[in-house]
Amino acid sequence: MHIEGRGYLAYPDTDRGGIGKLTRFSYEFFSSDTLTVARALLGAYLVRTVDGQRLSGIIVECEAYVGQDDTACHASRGRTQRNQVMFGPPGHAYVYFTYGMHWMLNVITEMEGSPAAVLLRAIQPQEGIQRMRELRQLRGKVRKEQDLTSGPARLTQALAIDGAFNGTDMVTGETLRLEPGTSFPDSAVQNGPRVGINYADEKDRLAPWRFWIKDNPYVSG
DNA sequence: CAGACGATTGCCT
DNA sequence: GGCAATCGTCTGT
Repeated sequence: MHIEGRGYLAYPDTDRGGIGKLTRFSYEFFSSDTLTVARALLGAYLVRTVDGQRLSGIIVECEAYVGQDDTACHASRGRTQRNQVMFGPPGHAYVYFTYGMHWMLNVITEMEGSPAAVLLRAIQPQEGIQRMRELRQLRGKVRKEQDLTSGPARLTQALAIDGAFNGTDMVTGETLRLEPGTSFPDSAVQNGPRVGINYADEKDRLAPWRFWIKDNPYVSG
């Protein structure tokens, strides 16, 4: 799995197994501790089906947002219309709009009533890469492939994910789902503080709840 | 109802 | 490195 000088990449056709292998998570998986789920989601497939075509990528970066005591978490100031799905059942999508132009995709963790989620920050593209380029409106422009999905708003744009998916069941969803994929060893995983949360208390700013694949070129800067 | 701001990105110097 | 874009959401009057 490790390529000298090029970091860790996933090889889905070999790591994932053949026909008949597990292709869905359980709700119980997502109901676990959020940090555990975030770590375990590295290597999972994010799959979006558009007009019958599968667009997918392997999760290589994500962040945990852990309940009402986490001042970086949208649920820290209680339930609102925007964040209500965080209080709902695990395995569902929390999609919200920010900066006047960007959509962010999270998957809900922990039991119903316990508001927590994992923000998906970067994927390594696998299927439908040309379609992702079109959705990112990069046709005709010279761009590095790693710019396609290396960032939380970039990946939602590349996969045509918006607020219509807020609350979607990502365990069984037909058009947006998570699927088990490759599993990375701990030696391939790094973690550190989360990005873009300067508004949070110091303890939460410093909490090492961002997880990523070491040296993977698709991880956001 | 006005004002501040954001779990970001892309373009500019 | 700096900073504009752009608007839904939240807060306080």
